[in-house]
Amino acid sequence: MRPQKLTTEHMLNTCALQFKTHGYAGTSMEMLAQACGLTKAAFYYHFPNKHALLMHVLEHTHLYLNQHLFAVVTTSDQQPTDIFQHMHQRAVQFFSYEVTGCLIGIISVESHDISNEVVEKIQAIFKDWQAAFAQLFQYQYDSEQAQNLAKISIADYEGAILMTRLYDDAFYLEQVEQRILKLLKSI
Amino acid sequence: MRPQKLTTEHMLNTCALQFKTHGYAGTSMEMLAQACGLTKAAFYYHFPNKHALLMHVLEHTHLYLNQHLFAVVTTSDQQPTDIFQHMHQRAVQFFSYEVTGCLIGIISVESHDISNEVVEKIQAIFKDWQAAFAQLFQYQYDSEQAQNLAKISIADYEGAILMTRLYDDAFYLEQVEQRILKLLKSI
Amino acid sequence: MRPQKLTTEHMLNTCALQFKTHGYAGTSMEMLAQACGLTKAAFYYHFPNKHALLMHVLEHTHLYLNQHLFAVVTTSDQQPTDIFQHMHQRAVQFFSYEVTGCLIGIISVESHDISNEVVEKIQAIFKDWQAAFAQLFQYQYDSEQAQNLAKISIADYEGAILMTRLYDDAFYLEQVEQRILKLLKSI
Amino acid sequence: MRPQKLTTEHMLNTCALQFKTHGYAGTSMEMLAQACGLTKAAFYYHFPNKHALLMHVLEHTHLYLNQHLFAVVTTSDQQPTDIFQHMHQRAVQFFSYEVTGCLIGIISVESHDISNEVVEKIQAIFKDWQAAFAQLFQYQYDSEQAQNLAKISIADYEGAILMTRLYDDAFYLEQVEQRILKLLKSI
DNA sequence: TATGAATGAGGCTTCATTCAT
DNA sequence: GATGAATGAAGCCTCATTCAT
Repeated sequence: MRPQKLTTEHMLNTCALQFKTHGYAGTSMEMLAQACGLTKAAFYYHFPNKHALLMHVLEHTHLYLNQHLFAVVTTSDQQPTDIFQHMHQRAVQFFSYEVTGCLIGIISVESHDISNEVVEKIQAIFKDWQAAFAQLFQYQYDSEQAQNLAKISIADYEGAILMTRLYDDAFYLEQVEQRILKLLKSI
Repeated sequence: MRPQKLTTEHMLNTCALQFKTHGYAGTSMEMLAQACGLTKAAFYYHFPNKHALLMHVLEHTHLYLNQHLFAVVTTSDQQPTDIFQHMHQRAVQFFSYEVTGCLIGIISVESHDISNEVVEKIQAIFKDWQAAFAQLFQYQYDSEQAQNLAKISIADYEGAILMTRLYDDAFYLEQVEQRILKLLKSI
Repeated sequence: MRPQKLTTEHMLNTCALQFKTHGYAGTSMEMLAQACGLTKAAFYYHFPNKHALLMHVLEHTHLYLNQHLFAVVTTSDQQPTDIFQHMHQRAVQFFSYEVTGCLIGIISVESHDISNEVVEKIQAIFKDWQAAFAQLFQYQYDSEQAQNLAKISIADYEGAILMTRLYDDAFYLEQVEQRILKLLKSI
Repeated sequence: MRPQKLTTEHMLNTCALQFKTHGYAGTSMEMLAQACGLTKAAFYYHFPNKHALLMHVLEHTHLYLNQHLFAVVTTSDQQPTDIFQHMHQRAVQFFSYEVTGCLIGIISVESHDISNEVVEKIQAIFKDWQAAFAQLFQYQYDSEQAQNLAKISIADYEGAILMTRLYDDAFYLEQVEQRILKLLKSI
């Protein structure tokens, strides 16, 4: 049923927010269940365990990012700078939803304590983000340079939201935007 | 009483490593005590509770950074670029001790869930780091610009170690070094 | 309605196997439902609760044993030894179905923790088995002796399958067969 | 400390009784803790988990049986029949402590669902019991016959206590005693 | 200083059962 | 007949903390 699909998606979004807010160890199944408006036992009807839930959340977030953030790069025929600004705006939206922070970056910090599966999923998500950026940079730079700039850009974003979360200061993400824009305009 | 001092310092270093490795929620008092070679009860003789311990660890780390990392800027009469390279090398050391990561950045992620005291301590540490950087940049930039570049630099470092922790790739920190060097050399 | 009857019988056999394999406490309604190819909720349509299900399973097994194992004694005009060997073969079949063990013996162990009703049902089944054996022994022994030998024989069987379940060694049941045969031949 | 040793032994005895009474799946950590007069958490201070506790209980019981039941065979210079009667009396004591049943036999039923470690421990205990019986039978029978009679005797005991538990009838164990005595006296 | 032992609360998970559809 | 979904209780285990010794 359609309403069911929506409900599961809603639960995954709700759980993503909890994990983004409190981290993996800091989020209890009780918190997740309550955030979804369910009892703990009802929640377990939908997800077999905390680890599997996290994997679902990451998978769901990966899909979302692929479709709404990374895909901006391919589904548009605008200028690289325009495409980027669109992407940046989407990224900021993603980072700002309810609580400031990047779910992927936050889970990455704990990933080695969770499982290799989580480490690999996080890496896969960042790789896709990197590929999107690399494509943008390839207009102006050779392939290797584009990959490197993409890696740097993602690190920059992660550093920026980490600081934004701490200081609630828009400066950091604005700077990242300016810096990347400059790279895309140069030459 | 000197060996006692050393022992407490050693304990704080050991605990810092545990927190850096597993985060605050992911580190139990049992793990901390065992890492220090103590029973839980003996451990509680030294620290009244987990929160106070974290504050001690942060205070101790703050002191260490002030003395060994940030002070490089004032206790040297070298060129800004040389000073920075010295500082960078110290930073990399700090990030690389036993496990890749920045204790301050990692705790910052959880800080809002712990206490305002922790948030403020983390902010204070970053402020001192920022001040150190600002001083470096003040050779070439006006005060506001220097502050901004300092803020950016710290965010860059945090983003870089986050990615380094995930990929174990020296590239990220090297890029941060190059970027800052470039800023210090420009004009 | 005949296929329904068959289906219920099939479910009871399936549940009997689960109980024989994992015991009462060790078998969940989920396991039982799944083994029957039903959802838990559908399963509850057929049986009101776990205890009632066990009673049905025991009743069903009782009927089966009365008809297929104990009745051998009355529906045959062969020699006692031939009758017994037939019965023994049926018993071994019963004990060997899918998993080695005697459902009655296994449930008997937990019966005091379940309910008096179960204790009594188990006793009733054993009594019928005992009666069958007693009838065999009555060819050669007086009534009291026959009852006693019957009691012993059943205990022997239970001890033998317990060991067979642990060691998967045919020796134990073979010895029980030989011992009883000897009793039936003696004089 | 000596009182500590006694306390641990007392706990193991208490837990053995719980397991003998309710089986493994049927005994909760709460029940075990309460039987020992401890809270659940305090109980976990002494044993890391339910499985390890069971292994301790089995090890402790194994030791006890080796010393108090099986050793009767070697530490005595009496007639085989006298030795056996001493052993039988000890066995009955073991089976009768507080609740009728054989811990080893009861756990054996669930052992395949617990772990291979438990299966092997149960087998090891039975093997030692078998060895003790074999030694008794070796006075009158060749080695292979002695081993076989030992295997049968143990199965007989297990069958007998299973029935005793169900009917609370001394008959079964008395019969086992008589049968083995007869074997030891024959020729 | 140190430790063995304890505790109440909470965390993850499963259970038997129910109920609306 | 069957199912998806829910629930309160319970089961296993860990946590931060305390205290007598």
